[in-house]
Amino acid sequence: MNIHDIAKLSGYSAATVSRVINCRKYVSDDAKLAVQKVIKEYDYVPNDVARDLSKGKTHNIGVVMPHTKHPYYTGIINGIMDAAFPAGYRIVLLPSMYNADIEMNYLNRLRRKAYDAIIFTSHGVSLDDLVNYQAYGSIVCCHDPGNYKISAAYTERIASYLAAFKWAKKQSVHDVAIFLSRDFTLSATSQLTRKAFIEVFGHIPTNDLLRTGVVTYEEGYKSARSLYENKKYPDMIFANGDDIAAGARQFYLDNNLPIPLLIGQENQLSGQLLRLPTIDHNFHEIGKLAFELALENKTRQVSVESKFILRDQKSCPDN
Amino acid sequence: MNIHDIAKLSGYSAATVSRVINCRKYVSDDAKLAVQKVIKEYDYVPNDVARDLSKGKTHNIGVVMPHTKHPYYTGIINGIMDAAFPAGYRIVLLPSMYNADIEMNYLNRLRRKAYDAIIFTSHGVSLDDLVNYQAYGSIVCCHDPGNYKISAAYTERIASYLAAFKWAKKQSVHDVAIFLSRDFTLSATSQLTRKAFIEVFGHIPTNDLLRTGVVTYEEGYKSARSLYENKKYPDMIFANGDDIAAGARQFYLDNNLPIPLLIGQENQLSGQLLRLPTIDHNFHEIGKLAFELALENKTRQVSVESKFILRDQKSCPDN
DNA sequence: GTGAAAGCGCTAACAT
DNA sequence: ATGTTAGCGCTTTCAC
Repeated sequence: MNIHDIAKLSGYSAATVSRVINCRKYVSDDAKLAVQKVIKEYDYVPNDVARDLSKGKTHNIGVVMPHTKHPYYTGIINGIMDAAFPAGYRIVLLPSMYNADIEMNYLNRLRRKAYDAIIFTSHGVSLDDLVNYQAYGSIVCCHDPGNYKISAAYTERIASYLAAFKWAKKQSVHDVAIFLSRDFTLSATSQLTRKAFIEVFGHIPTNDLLRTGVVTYEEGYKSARSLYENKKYPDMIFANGDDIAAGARQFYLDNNLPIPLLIGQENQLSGQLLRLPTIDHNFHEIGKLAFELALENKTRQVSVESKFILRDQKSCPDN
Repeated sequence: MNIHDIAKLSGYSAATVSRVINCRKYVSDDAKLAVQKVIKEYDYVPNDVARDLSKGKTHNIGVVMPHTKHPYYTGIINGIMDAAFPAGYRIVLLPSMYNADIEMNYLNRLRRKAYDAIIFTSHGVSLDDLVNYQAYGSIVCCHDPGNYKISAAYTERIASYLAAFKWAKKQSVHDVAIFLSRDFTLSATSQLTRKAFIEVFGHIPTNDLLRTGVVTYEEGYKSARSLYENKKYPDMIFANGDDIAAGARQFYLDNNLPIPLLIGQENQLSGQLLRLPTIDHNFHEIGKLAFELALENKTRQVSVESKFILRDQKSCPDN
């Protein structure tokens, strides 16, 4: 049952049926009624794929993310969804596991018109590739792209990193351990952490106190243990997530060791529970902005400031 | 630039080009080379929407969920994704906010061939509607559908609820507060909780100790306060999530009150941190199963047992 | 207002 | 092996 069948059955043409379906002008009441009657009678609905093909638009936005374990990604995705829904767009989840080949595959699907636009919450492919593929559709990334001509929505983190390290310094810590998702060399965010650290402490982060590839609570726990086993006793840990800081804390607790000063990130529930200092990177807002950029046809960058959050040790979590 | 252009430029027909693109048999090496040369030269890629239209298949699975705040939904979605990716299917996120009209809209999109199948992680529309719409595509729900003829992947919760309440009884608790997402009358899960409670304690749950509409940490906190303000002092709280139990706990801590025995659900990070007893409903597994059912063309139900988890108060979170 | 016809771009059955 | 042709189902221009 397609639009031509309805046309025949109603005695009008496919064009007129199309007009009725899409509530366009230039269709007589007679025609409208006749067509609607047949549509109702045969319980007809138009085919969305055919429509998309004809229009050259799918209203689908691909969202590439390496995994969903980290709140960074769920936060951004929620932000994107909250903006996409009222605009009549759908989100297609594209898991990449940091694999550049898989990401290239998604970029090619953009070329093939499977998505109107694609948002990279993070990416393994080069920015050059991303820039090149803009010829085939709107592309948005979620970090500062520097001088690359590409749309981006991201958090301006440096001020909050500086604030966090300055506060730490004021607590007179000396041996700062740093837990990261990815190495300084691989990640702009990690580089920024390093830069802020150097600016505040006047020297580069100690390699022995550095742990990378840390993403979950368990990995935080293990990283703390690894420090201990290597006879490293930091008086502070700067973690890339409250969950991770919580994991580290648990290691010290389980072994009756003094707990170093902890700073988390992402303002997660675990941080609220433990009242950890944290840095909120406003991912939800980033998601919303990323979606808006995805619909624009000019490239543009927007940023939001991260916030360093210190909590009282004794106040209520709500009013 | 479409398949016909490539056909002309290569001196072969569109059919042959199609064969080359899709690596089918019955194409000579000459033809293959010639076509590939032109494809490369003009940087041609086929259009996915046209292909989908022609094949009548999109490889897109719609996943309806009310919101993403609760780990139930993120857990299921991760499970679905983990199964969908290797199978070459994509997940389209369909937020419903428990709104039946929005859900009907998604069901209609299934009719319109926008998705090959649709998974309801939860639904506001009636099971009758869901059953009826199966005529237009594969539909899977994520709870026990009873006698309705529809595919479903869900957790068998009753045994774990009984185990939890029995354990609680052994700790000789008397006044048990229950926190739920939705009222007994609205939710099958809530009814099951009630049933298990009655079976173990021999009487219905006290209304004064019941709180519904509780979904987040903050709401757990507030619910605990509401109990206190109403001069209710339960010696145990059975919460619908570890986060929620954690929120309640925080209220008692903040006010220097004795903390009731707590049982959470979902085996969340907060529960691990606080070493709460919890019930793991295996959502990831449910997601995987739901995806598999979505691809089948017969209706079938599969279930997984929930697990009641008691933790030592002093052991390590990992080996 | 209405309809014919030309897209949108690919696939597949059938001939040769 | 290869081409022809008829779909897949909707939109839109242009002529009347």
